[in-house]
Amino acid sequence: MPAHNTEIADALDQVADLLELERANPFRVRAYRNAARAIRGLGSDVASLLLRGEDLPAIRGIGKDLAGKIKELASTEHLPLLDELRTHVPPVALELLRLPNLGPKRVKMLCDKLDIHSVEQLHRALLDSRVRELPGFSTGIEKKLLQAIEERPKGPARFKIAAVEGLVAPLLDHLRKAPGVDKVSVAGSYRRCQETVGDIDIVATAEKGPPVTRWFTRYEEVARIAAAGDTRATVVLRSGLQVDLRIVPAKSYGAALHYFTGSKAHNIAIRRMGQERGLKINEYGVFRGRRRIAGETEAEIYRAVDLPFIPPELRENRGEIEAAAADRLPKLVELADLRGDLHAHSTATDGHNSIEEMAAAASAAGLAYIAITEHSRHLAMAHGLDPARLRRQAAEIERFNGGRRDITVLRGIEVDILEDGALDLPDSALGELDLVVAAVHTRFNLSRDKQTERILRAMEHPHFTVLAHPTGRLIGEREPYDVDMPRLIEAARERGCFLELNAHPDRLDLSEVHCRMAKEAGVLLSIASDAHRTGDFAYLRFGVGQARRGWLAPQDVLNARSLRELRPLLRRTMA
DNA sequence: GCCGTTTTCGGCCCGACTGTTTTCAGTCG
Repeated sequence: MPAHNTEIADALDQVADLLELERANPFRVRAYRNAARAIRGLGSDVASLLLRGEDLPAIRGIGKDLAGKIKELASTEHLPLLDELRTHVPPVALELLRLPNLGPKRVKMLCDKLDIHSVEQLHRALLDSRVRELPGFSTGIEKKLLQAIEERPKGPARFKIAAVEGLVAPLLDHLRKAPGVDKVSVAGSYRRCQETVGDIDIVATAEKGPPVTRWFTRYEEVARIAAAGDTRATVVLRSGLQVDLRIVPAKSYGAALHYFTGSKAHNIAIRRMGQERGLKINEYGVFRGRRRIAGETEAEIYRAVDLPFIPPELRENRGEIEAAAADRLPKLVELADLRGDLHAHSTATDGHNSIEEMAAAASAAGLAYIAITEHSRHLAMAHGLDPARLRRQAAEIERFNGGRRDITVLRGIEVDILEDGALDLPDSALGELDLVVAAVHTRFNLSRDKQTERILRAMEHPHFTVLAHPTGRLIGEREPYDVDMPRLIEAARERGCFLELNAHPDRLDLSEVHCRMAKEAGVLLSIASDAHRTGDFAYLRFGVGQARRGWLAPQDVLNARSLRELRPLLRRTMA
């Protein structure tokens, strides 16, 4: 069994953790972390490349040694170095590293001096006051660790972007009223439109920091103050969301926003470029010697290292800096580029609004067309349509289109892909539609090979148009089913069909890595809301955020096309 | 472990907060 990119990346990250525990050269540790991140974000599957006899692409930061280890992992799923390192510390060490205030040094101390082998043992040692006696520990750390362990199961580790929106807006309102505050902006992974965020980073400008951090820590939703200084503070809200605030003077706003937006890997690369030009870049600005030469806007920071502005969604050090230097950054898709939505439901199945209401809401959202794509009969719990009901709905849609000019409703279906790869409705019914969106809703646990074959067989169907939510994942609730996405993308390219980027904030399926993979293969993506009620068209903005992280430009998006341009694409040309 | 117009050694991004180590190590982002 070959290992795939995420497994290779996980193994490299574990090597980094274990090396850190051994106090290895920190730059060696960083090399493993960089490699893990690079492999995780790679647009092609390493194991498949090797199977085809191709070599690893040249990646900055991956030299001869790491390339060898990656290939070994890809082909054998094993790495002798990792097995060796694992014998040096108890397995719990990796778990302890994830607790706040526990870094490699303190974890090593706990394992060596107190013989800790589980989080429960650590908890007991803390309660027995055995931990505070160790060098590097104190009653303060003891208290924080106890709190971290006791609160650990509560609240999700990462928050979905839609949930965070509702928490952030009132906090920003509060901060804008702080004494002496001018600008307030959210930075961090939220600004980069990551699908989930671990915490929220906020940058504010003010001449005097202390009154602002005081104002911030007194926000009524604050459950706990983790740290509070003159220019930065960290709190945990009652919801469990951690918020970091950084206050800088106005002239440092761009530098601070850039620094706090990250990603860390992107920042390191930019600062390194600064170094090469004799500049020092920090959150206060760009400096030549002691003289500040830039810092008020982000564009100035990039200009200082001879780059155009790089959109936050691309800042992962996955090639965006090289692309910017070569003036080859994509012009990223925007919400306003979307002309329609190819996945929506109505009351005929599990939706909450009529076709008329859905169409009116879509029109109000600026769309020129939507497809009504109900579930098919196999999904009985959603009252899926059989051929007769589908035909009646098609007639209803015809009548609707006859009476409206602002929006066109396309006749579609979200047909189940059955376990053997057949579609849940007969050709005669599917052939009368404008498009066929197909999806897996059952048997998520098939083996990778079987799941892949199942979907490939469905794609061969002459009426198959779009593969909906291609991995079936529900963020934080259900893992993606095991499927060979590079093969599906290749098959979609060959067969002239499309993949969906489901914009529902619980799904965001495809991932940004697979979006980019599809783009590079020339496969168009349908950014679709999967709306079940009129308000759900607002989800499209989350899909656009994900699409931007996947480097998609308007021309890479199926529904960024006008209805006229779209129609011929929906007709499959089968050999 | 990577890298090189400073190329096979000697660097590798940079700063804030905490605790208590009154000058800095550990952790975090």
